[in-house]
Amino acid sequence: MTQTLPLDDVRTRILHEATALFAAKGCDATSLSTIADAAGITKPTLVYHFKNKAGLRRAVLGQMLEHWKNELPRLMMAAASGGPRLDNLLGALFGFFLEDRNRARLVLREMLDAPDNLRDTLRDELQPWTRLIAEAIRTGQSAGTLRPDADPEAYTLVLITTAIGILAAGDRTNALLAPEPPIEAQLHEIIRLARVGLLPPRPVEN
Amino acid sequence: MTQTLPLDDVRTRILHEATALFAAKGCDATSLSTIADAAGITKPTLVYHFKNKAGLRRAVLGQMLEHWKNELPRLMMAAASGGPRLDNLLGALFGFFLEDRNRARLVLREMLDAPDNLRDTLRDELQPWTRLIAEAIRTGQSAGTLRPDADPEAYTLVLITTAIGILAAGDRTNALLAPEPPIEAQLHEIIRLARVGLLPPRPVEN
DNA sequence: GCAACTCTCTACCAATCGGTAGAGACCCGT
DNA sequence: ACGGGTCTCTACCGATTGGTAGAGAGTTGC
Repeated sequence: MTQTLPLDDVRTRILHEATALFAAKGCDATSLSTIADAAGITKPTLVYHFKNKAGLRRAVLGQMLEHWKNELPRLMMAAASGGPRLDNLLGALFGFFLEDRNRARLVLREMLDAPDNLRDTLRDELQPWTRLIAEAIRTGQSAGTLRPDADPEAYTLVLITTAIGILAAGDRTNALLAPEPPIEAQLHEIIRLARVGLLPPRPVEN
Repeated sequence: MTQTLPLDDVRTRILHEATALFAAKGCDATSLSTIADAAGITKPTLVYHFKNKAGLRRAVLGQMLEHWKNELPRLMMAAASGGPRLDNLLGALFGFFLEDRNRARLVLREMLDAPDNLRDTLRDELQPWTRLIAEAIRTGQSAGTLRPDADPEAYTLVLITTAIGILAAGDRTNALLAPEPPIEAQLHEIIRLARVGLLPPRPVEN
């Protein structure tokens, strides 16, 4: 449906440029002709492929949604628990948004610009899988292998929000400190907080 | 300079409405006439007070900058250390952005829309004070009262970013989980992570 | 009474926006 | 060779944008 062979060249080029521009300046502040120019085509060609601006926006976001609709089931089905499972999930989260940090900025913008639409999408498409994370935490807590004072739902959500926030803006706020902590140090710190906040206090050494 | 007596009524009303609208829809997506309507005046009157859209934007952000330029020195001069000091700082951070969550959204938007301008502002106006936080952490680590595995700069920045992110969008992403964790639970979890990530593992009970 | 200043308005402007009309170019099966 | 589909273009549209011109109302100092 979304991918047929002969026309995809232009389509994906548009999608790529639109993603970058939407992330950088916002959807409302980016004109269709700017996107068309960046993709090396004209505005009517862009409209031909995506009907209108809302359609283009939907397609840009749909791209990302599609990824997680495939990735989350894969991750949650994989057999693992405790520390390794936490590492897997955080690795997938960081990996995806680190691969192209515009993705994080795009999600953040959607949180601000279209909260209702985002809420519905997240609940309908992703929640069946993300809630399994909180469920797994609760199981670990009952088994005594995870800290009992963590709030499974809040913990999960805070970590996701933090990861996206840092990857979207971590190099735009670090001028608050000196020496400026690089993104890598910030990600390392998130992982550290995630571990000490969930895993039992025993192996606290390293 | 920013406040004289007779003309402030209209000015502050404009500023108030602009803050809300910029936070909700973004600066680029908000027209001057929309703001003027909300403030009960006409567009030329708005332009008379703020010269142009960029001037209005600067004023809206300047408002917030002014607060922290006053608050941070006060907080950092106050005598406290360890847990209580951490509570003071987090309390001030949450308090300010919780009082009007549009403030958090505005800062987040500025991170995305005008990264360079934000970087310069943060470095020149706020960094002299925020770096004291990292410095205090480092002192506590040397004294053995704070966890040695925390990266002071990264820790500080991650917490600030997280707080702003959660307060800006915490009720727009929580549909990812069920039952949806309310903002309060998310803030509680941030505080918990902040404590276990910085304070020594000894009093881990509660 | 009058000039100067502050503040707000109506009326208007060029530029840009998202989107459309419609024609030409290419490729196809027949 | 030809009709139909796919794709791209030039030319254009009405609506909205940020911003200006300039006049009028109210207040102040003299």
